[in-house]
Amino acid sequence: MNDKPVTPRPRRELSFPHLIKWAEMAVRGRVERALRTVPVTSGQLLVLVLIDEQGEATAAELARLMYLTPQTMTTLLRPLRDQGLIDQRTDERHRRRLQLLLTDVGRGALEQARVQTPKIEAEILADFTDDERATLTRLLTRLARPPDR
Amino acid sequence: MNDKPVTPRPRRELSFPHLIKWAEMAVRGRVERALRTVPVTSGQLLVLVLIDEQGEATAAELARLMYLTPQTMTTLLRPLRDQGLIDQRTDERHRRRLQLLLTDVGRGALEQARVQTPKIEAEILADFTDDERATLTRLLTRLARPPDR
DNA sequence: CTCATATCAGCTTAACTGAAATTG
DNA sequence: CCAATTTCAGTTGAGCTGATATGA
Repeated sequence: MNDKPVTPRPRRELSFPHLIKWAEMAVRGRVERALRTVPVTSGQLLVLVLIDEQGEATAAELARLMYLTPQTMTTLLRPLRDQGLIDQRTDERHRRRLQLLLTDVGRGALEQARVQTPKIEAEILADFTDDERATLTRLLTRLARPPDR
Repeated sequence: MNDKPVTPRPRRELSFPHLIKWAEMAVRGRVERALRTVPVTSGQLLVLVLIDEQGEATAAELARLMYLTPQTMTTLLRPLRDQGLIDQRTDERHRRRLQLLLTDVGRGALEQARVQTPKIEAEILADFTDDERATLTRLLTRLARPPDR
């Protein structure tokens, strides 16, 4: 009897690239919904965060940081410029370079996003202890940040 | 003296959603380059992996698993069907449902991708100990997989 | 009637390659 | 001449909303 068990699939462990992509997708939806009031997408927001962290940065530097081609960075930056969230000034020692920096409006948008972050994180990480959160943060940071040039 | 220090930016810790997105971007580029011989994108590959894991699944189930709308799932599935990587049969107990399953070609593509995975993982995780890899895998799995319905 | 499923149509954003202009 | 930076043009894929049809 019970010839047809519940097909106990071995559930082989997912590879690393798939796991990261999947986790990112799990987070992405919630974030975009929560940040609908902020006029930027999650990719654009990461650009703002990185400019803020660096103080100022060229498009080429940002592209390297985010593992994108410079052309893709141009398309990410355009709406940020159009909305006045970032500004630029030519680097006088290397006049081809455009140093990008946040405007007051840009800093405002970033702050507006940061206000919402704790609530989102709490939702996502509800099942994780403080220790686990710290560990995950540390490991992901090492994964994300390119080795110092 | 030294009125203008090197602006020692506090480098405030990145929020969780940003960290995950960033880590995913760090991995994505390498993976897509390594898998250029496999005729699917990383998103489509995740669909194949999940169908394989489940044995068979409907588009609606997959959409829930991946936190996407059913419409988006349709667009992900179309190229997989067009290339004969997946097949479908109507569920007789619920004739609106289409059970999706891998074809031999689909299993082949998956295997072809899996052959390359260890090399990619080794690159990405070069700086991580076995312990750290296990921890990261465990934590990401909990983050990605939706709670059982 | 309602709910779930599947899919079509149309739109936007984010990624790519290729090509061109500018600066050092 | 060459390398790095920026940007334009064109293409594709991946996400969304809205609408429609069908089956339980």
